[in-house]
Parts: sequence; C-alpha cells; structure tokens
Amino acid sequence: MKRISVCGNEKEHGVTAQRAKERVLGEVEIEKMSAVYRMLSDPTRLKILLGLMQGEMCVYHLTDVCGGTQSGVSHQLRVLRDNKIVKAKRLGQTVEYSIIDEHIREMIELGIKHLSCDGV
Amino acid sequence: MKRISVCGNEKEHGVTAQRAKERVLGEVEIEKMSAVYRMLSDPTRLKILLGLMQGEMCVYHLTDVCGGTQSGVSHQLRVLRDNKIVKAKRLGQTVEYSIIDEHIREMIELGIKHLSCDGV
DNA sequence: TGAATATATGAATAACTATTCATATCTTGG
DNA sequence: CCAAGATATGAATAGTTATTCATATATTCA
Repeated sequence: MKRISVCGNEKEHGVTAQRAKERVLGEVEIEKMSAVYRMLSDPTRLKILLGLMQGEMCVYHLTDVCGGTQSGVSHQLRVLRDNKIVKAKRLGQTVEYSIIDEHIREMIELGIKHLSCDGV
Repeated sequence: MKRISVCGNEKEHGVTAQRAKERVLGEVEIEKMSAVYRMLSDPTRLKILLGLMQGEMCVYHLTDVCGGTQSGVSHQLRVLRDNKIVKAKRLGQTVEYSIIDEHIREMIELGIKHLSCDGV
C-alpha cells in the first residue's frame, strides 16, 4: 500500500495519528491490557467472578451458581488462578475461592453499570 | 456429582450461592456483558480504539498507528462496526472512523488506569 | 485402611477468531 | 470513461480456547 496522495483530512488525521503513536502504549502493555479484558470475555469466567463478588465460595457452590459441569468450572478457575485474578484456599475437602484482583472487580462493576444504562 | 454432605462452610457458601443466583444476571445479560469485554480482548482492536480515543481517523492512518496490514485493520473495524462500537463516515475516497460507544471509552480508561497502578 | 466426597487435570474435540492473500468496490481527477 | 488510490470483503489457514469425558489426587470419616 503506497501512499502518495493525501486524504481529505490529512492535516487532522495526520496529527491525530502522530499523537496516537506517541501516546499509545507499547506492544507489551497492549498485550497485558487485552489479556485482562480476555479474562472477562468468557461467560463461565464472568459468572464465576460475579458469584465471587457476593463472597467467597467453594467449587461445589460455584458450579451450582454457574450451572455448568464441575470440570468446566474447575478449568476456568485454573485460568483465573493462573492469571492471579482469584486465589484458592483449601479447607478440608473443600477449596474456597476468592477474588484477589480488585481491578477486575471494578471492571465488572463498570460493566454492570453500563448494562443498566443501555436499558438491557 | 451427588451432594449429600456439606462443605466446611456450608452455611456461608450456601447463603452466598443463593444470593449470587438471585442477583447474578441472566444468560442474555451475561452474554452481552462478556461480548463487550471480548471487543477489547484483541490487541488490534484495542490499538484501533486507543487510536480513535485521540480523535477521528481514516483507515490509512489507523493502519499506520496499529502497524498491521490494511486488510487486517479493516476486518477488525468491521467487527467494531457490527458491534456498534465505532461508526464510519465516508469523506471522498477516505472513510473516517470514530468511537460511538462511550461505555467502551470508559472501560479502556479504567484499563489504562489499572495498568499504571500495577507499575507496568 | 478403605469408601466416599471434593477438586483438579490430561487428552480429545469442536468451535471460534485473527490474519493473510487476492480481489472487488467505490471515489476522484484527468 | 479510465487509471489510481482507499477501503472492504471472501476464502483459506492457523492458532486459540472452551468443553467434555475419564480419571487422578486429596481429604475426611468410619
């Protein structure tokens, strides 16, 4: 894609592009940021986190709340654990999960707020 | 998975699960919410949106900012358009894009804020 | 110790999604 | 109308990821 001519708004767009290139984050930051959103982009994980926002819970109850299989919930809990979003604490036979990433909590709260704004 | 016995925190977890099941959003809302996060979970889309947060831009300049191919950027712009995140406005040969979903803007701002909190 | 319960995990599969390449469409200037 | 530029798109591909099934591990209790 060669570029010789200019678009109708070359002036403005060019300036904007320049500003964007200066301010926009580097590859690594972009990757980290999108990874955070990716954690919330799966319905099962979102259900797990919405559940945990009500309080700590064990896998059994989380499975009950999410409505899937125990294995499915457990797999997603692992993803969340690996990404340091939740932590696990063994209590006898049971493992109690809780949210440790407060940013995620804020993200979800903002998401809920927007849902209601849109009149969903 | 049968359930006869109780976990160490049956009382608390049970109550939490109950609360979660009552308050947690329905399938449709969960799906919508995760779809919003999914829009931000791809690096290319995130770059496009971060760029557009600096101002309107045409595809050429967006491609410049994002650093990929014109086709790749165009495909992701379509995804963003289909999801009503951005809008396109034809100006001669050029198509100028801009953000129309203000929620997304807030989401990204929160993401940026959290990035710097974590000392990234 | 052995049975029962709770949770985790590996492998297989299926679905989804981003990217690339080639090409089509649209617009303007000559 | 034609050529060139700007953008869009279809098809193919490759990579990612969620889910399921079967099974392993861990813990308690009798």
